[in-house]
Amino acid sequence: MTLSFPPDGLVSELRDQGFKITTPRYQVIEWVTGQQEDNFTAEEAAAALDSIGRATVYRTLKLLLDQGLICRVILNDGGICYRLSHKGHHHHLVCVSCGATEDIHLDDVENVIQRVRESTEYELVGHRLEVYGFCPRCKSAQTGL
Amino acid sequence: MTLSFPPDGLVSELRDQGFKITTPRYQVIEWVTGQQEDNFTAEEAAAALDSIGRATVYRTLKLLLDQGLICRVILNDGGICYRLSHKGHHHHLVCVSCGATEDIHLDDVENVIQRVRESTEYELVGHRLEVYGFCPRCKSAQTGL
DNA sequence: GTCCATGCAAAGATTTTGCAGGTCC
DNA sequence: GGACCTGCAAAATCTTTGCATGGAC
Repeated sequence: MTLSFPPDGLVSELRDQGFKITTPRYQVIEWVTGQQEDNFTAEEAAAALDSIGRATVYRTLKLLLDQGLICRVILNDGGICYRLSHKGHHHHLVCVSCGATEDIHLDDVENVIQRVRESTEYELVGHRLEVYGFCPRCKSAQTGL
Repeated sequence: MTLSFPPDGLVSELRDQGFKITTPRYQVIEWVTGQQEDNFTAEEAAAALDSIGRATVYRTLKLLLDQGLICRVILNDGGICYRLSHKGHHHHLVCVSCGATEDIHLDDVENVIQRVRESTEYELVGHRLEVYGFCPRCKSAQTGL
């Protein structure tokens, strides 16, 4: 019921950047923002939005990714899926069993990165931290409790 | 000249686990251990080892990955490649321009993870941290210096 | 000798592209 | 009205699989 993250935000972001808000694009955004706490694959989005051309779904996802409006999640097995990018830098806590994902905010990672910065010749531009584990539900299922 | 990481290590690891050391398998291992500091894609391995069936190369890489003898590197653009897994847990410093990768050892990441462990219901089993930046060479090329 | 591994080729899965036509601003 | 976007279908990647044959132990 609560649409705490309405499409409008993404729509205006895109419009501000000079992208046209077409009907297919709007539908993708609407669907994506409806995923709130779930991550999804490009395939799932394409399947759910079957009135829209596959290519358009892929193109729109790439656009949203480039604009930082969605982010990639790397699963433990290397699988790739997407997720609404709630504002601000954050990391992911991913269930190795069901793929459920939560955002986590870890300020002290910055300190770690800062230490890397001081000890390398690289000019750092970003980082990605994914933490893997069993979510409460899968943990229970696993132990049989 | 210096083969600081000879195939032998990987070979005996596999043998100890009861896997047969066949000629094709040995050739893949030999090539992989020759990559020392470079990462490579499955495609590159298959291309370099064209006397071996594609499927075998893929199967062997998966085997090495499952055994922890090589590890995956996630590039900034989401691309996936592999790399010799030097012993012990480590992270990667990846050039966003050329893909060059260095291992980095960050003990204090454990503290961050420990803090996550204390504040979540998840049962943590692992994590992945990739740090992105421009390597010295690409940094120079970029500024035109 | 037995079981596992290989090779091939085909199938599968996923993503990109060319281009004619349509739509937003 | 012009530039950008879409849809389709084909192509391009990348990876897996079935099955008969061959090789390691």
